[in-house]
Amino acid sequence: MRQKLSSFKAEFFKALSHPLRISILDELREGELTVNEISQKFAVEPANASQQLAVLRNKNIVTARKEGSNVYYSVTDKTVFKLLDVARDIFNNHLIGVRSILEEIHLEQPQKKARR
Amino acid sequence: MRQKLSSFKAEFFKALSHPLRISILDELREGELTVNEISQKFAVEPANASQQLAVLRNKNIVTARKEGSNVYYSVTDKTVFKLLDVARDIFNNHLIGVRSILEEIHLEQPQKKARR
DNA sequence: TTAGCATCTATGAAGACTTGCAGATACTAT
DNA sequence: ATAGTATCTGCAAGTCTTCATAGATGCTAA
Repeated sequence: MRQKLSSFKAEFFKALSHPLRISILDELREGELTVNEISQKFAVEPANASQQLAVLRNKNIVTARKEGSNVYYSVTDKTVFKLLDVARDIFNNHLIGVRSILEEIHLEQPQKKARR
Repeated sequence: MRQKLSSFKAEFFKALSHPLRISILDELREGELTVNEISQKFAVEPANASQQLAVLRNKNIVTARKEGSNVYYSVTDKTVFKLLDVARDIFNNHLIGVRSILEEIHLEQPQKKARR
């Protein structure tokens, strides 16, 4: 039971572990968007946008509302934004991802120093 | 730049997208723990615990403190707990993962109903 | 009905993650 | 130095994710 809860939380975070999906959620702060709008705003194929939205949909993180031939997406629970805000706070505390960020900045620099 | 931030957030969430890693973090609310304690508490191989801790370490989510032959782990920034709390809130709102949870409960039940 | 647009789903290839296990490293005690 | 314990890293097989492409579905307008 305890384990199962951890699994569900893990699955939830997994749904957030994709750059496009994060970007989409951030953009949905402003209100609902269609697949087409999302695909244009982030310069990805409509099919790709739809795929990633399906991931969020399957976890009930976003809700789809069909109107005519368009589908409008919005977040199911605005608490998700609070989650993103806390994540941002953690970044601002300069405590998370420091190593990763530095590695990214000195991108591909052939540093080969002692391992420990 | 905007994209890069999304990528880092995504990487951060990806580090949380694993049942054992979530369980470990939850347990670290109580204070620091050694690899050995963690491996016993969750009935996994020490190597496995160490591997998952390495993932959290690489994102600076946890910090290792070596004392004698033991390594004590603790969270780098307690804000992470707030993140987990918000995630719990979202679950309690019955708004996230409902479909997934139901599927899990009626596990493997050969239901084949209309898709929409 | 037909054409066109919006969206979804199926498929496959490339890459990433998980898991268990074996071996390496580090510390402690003898 | 040797043995024992704690932890870490490397590797391989199996699994999952991503991304692009192609085709399917649904709606709208003529």
